[in-house]
Amino acid sequence: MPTRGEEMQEAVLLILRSNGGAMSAYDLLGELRKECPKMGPPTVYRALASLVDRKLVHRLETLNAFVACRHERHHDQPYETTVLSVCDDCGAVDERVAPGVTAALSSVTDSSGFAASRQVVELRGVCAECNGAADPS
Amino acid sequence: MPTRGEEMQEAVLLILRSNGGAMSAYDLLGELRKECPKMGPPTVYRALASLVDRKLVHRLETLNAFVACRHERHHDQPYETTVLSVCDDCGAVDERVAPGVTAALSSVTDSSGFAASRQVVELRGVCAECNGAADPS
DNA sequence: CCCTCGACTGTTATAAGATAACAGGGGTGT
DNA sequence: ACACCCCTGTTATCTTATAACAGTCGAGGG
Repeated sequence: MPTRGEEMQEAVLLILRSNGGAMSAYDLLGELRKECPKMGPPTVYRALASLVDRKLVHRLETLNAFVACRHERHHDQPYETTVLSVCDDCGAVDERVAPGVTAALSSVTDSSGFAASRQVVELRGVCAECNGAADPS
Repeated sequence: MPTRGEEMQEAVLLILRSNGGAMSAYDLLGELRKECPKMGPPTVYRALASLVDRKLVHRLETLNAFVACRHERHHDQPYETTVLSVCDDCGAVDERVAPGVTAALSSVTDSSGFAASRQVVELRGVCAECNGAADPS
């Protein structure tokens, strides 16, 4: 039997997926309040925390926003750094796994003795589509 | 002749340097208000924005905080990604330039056509010192 | 069977981070 | 000298996030 909290997580994930792009916690709250007007921020933040833990959602630190993960079940594989690219023009978020980055970061932490528990790699810029449209050189 | 804004930047940089670690904008504001009680947040944020532009200060996205850059004049050199490691135990911030990470990220953006204007690479975890003290295996 | 306890969820209130928008001031060009 | 514009200061407000408490429900013991 699903608990109330799990239902919340599913609802949040559904909204994020149908939206496709990045949403702030309060964007999500707005959507959820259509069904459930009294919902407060902590409910949304708790659902998001679980989803991020389960790696079904990524948090975009540079935007204070959240996006549904597109790579199913990459928690089974050996850990690979995820690179999130955010287009400042159209807002699209591209997510890709980059073994080369993982290796490069490992060599940094190995030499410094730092034990990393979390890696944040985000790029801001202009995506291929927007760049192609704006600058057809 | 230095403008008022430049003086502000110097004051902020001085505080950040003497503090050594990461400070939030409001931490800085608190310090500055000792001299200038009426100062508002925008003044601090403006100074910080300039300092970040000039690469004299790094913004820590995962902490919403700021830290003085320790690598002098690395804006002259060809661009290298800066990796910021934050110790969740003692709060120390380690900053290092990582050509390998730069290269790995380039290969990601090259293949996707993304034109990155800003790279954020942050690690959270436990630094060598804290790790050594807590886990002397 | 009913009570108690504890974990989870809901709700209110508030803290923390950031910026919009307007006001003032001082130098510059005419 | 005056008009203009840019830079700075200030107020107010907005967004993001969490602390703290209240209610609910099920498990386990008496």
